[in-house]
Amino acid sequence: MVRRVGRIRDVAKEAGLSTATVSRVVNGATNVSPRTRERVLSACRKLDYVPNPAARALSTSKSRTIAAIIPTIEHSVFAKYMAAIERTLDERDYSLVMAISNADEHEEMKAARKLLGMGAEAFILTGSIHRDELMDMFERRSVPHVLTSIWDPQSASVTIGYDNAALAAQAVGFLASFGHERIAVIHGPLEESDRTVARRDGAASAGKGPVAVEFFETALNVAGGKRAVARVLRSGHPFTAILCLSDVLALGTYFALSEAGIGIPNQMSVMGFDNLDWSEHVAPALTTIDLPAWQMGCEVASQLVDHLERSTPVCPILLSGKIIERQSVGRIPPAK
Amino acid sequence: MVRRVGRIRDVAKEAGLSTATVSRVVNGATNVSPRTRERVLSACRKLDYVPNPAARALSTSKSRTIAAIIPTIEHSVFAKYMAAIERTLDERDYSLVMAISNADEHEEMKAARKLLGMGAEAFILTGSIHRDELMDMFERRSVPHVLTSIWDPQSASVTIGYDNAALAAQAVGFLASFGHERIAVIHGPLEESDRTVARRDGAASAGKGPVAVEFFETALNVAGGKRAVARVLRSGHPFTAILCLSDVLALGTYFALSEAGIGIPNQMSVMGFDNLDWSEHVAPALTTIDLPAWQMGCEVASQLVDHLERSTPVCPILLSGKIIERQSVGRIPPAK
DNA sequence: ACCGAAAATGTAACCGGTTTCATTATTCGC
DNA sequence: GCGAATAATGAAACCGGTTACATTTTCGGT
Repeated sequence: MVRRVGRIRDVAKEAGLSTATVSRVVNGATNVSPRTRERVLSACRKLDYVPNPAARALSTSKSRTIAAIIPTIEHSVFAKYMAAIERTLDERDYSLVMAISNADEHEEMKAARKLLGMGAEAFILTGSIHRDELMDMFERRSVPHVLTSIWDPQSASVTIGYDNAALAAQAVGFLASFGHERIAVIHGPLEESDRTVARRDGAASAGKGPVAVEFFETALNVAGGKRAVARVLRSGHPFTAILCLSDVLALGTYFALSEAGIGIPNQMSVMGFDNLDWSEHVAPALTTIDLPAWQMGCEVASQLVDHLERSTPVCPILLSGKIIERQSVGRIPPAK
Repeated sequence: MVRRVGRIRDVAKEAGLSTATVSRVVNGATNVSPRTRERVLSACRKLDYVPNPAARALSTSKSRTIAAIIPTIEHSVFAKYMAAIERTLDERDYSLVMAISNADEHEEMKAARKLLGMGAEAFILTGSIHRDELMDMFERRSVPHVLTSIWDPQSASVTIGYDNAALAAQAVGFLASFGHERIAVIHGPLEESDRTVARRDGAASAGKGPVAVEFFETALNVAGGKRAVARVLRSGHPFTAILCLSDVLALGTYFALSEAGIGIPNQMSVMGFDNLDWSEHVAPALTTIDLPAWQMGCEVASQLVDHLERSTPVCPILLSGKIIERQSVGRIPPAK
């Protein structure tokens, strides 16, 4: 005697109308007389009617669901970004299904297959590196998709994000403008992330002429940052600044320098990348680069919804990050 | 000339079989001859067939989707917890739809309505405080749901989580065992979180006899922690330890104490709660409480799937957190 | 070689909406 | 007050799967 959930038929019977009319009212069609509308609505209320989403999706071939696949959620830039996507989709009455790829192309492929098989109408991916198979699948089934957290006008797919290479180059330029000419750059595994590669390349391209940069790869967490600093110090090179291509590494750098008794910014300047929420509260406050994670989430979500609803083309967008100047970078007097 | 996506009919025609047989193969029924199975599979491959999820959901009345509503994603405990849920559901071939409530009951209600209307079969909520309306809705439609991050055997709903009050009491007990008798407890807004309230109450109940605790409420972020420490110091009371009911606040505490020139643990002991990933890398390493976030996500997800698939009852589980003893808590010599 | 049971396959009725098209009710001009 | 135009409503065909049941095929035993 499970009370079955109310169906449109039940509502129609209750209101003494046809299912067609109920459907019209529920979907806000205009050609329904006010009296009828009221009858339907009251029947809906009485039966606590909620349309069956599967039936609706089946007949309209629209699931109002968008999928996002991210490499990890345990990084506050992604978390903020996901929150923005969720919020934006919610406002447009869409839902977000999410999968975590652990930065593995194969897992990403698997996840995409599953999400597609779940009815996702569009995909939000991270970075530029994906299985051809995945892209082919999107192509074949004409699934709208956007690559985020990167900017690549050459890409076959639309990208919405920031220019990691340019921002890293800016960071090096910023340090150079403070007189730093020997810069140690600490970054996460190149293997796992094309964004890291882009940042590295950007830093390398800016490390020319009088400015020398040297790279230290490490695990992308606080402990990795600490270990990398040990290597930086052991290297014996006279670095005056450490550029961390992620604030997480900068935090490790702070701890390592503090344990080594090296003052920031007097004896060593430190610059981050991400502007995580604690970065302005460390001592000294961390000079870093703020990424438009929230804005990126909003843009990608609203563009995809627009595209699905009104066939608007999805446009690539270059969002700008900006250097947040705080106290962790000191000025090196010109050698004269 | 959009090439329509392949339907089961097309596959059946291609293989020269009926849709029933195709359906059987696709769903792994055993009573299909190997030759037939092979024919079907090759037709599927050829047509790149993916079953329409809406149609499937409609006829089986199963969406293989579970909803999680969390207060915020920008906190690594939740992030880890969500990652565990996603991973577990993925292994069982379920999907996760997610909404963020911003710790607002009304938003939570709205989100739940949407997710239900999207076809979620079960709900994962956080904490014990929810609109009656929401619980009534779950009741009326018999929607399985679990409350997490808390432990409340009295609750009308199943809870899977840890005992915030007991853990906070343990923390106070731990500090007391090191000789601390005047403890400042810094916590986030009571308004927003019943977990915070539970922790506070737990700490209060342990703060009896020789041990005195005093509470300082602040915003749940690094800056909030810093500000709270300022108030602790201004209070003039001779605290020997600060218990932060979240590691985020402990980080703020570290910065504030460092700026004030107060050594940890010599002049002030600090204890955290959450065991965030950087907590072992700060100097001195933070003594804190490790929460079973990952395990909680796995448990709740797999129990709900079991319940949906095999009608297993969903059982309340008390998970244990544990004190991670590191270097931020010092011993106070007995007054003798 | 034949029978009956078991295995494999097919037929068709659902699932719960949406939507086209036909039908009925209403409104308007004269 | 009547006919034409327009608005409101209903009947029924879909959407693409699943599955109970009917039918056909296969196979072991004698």
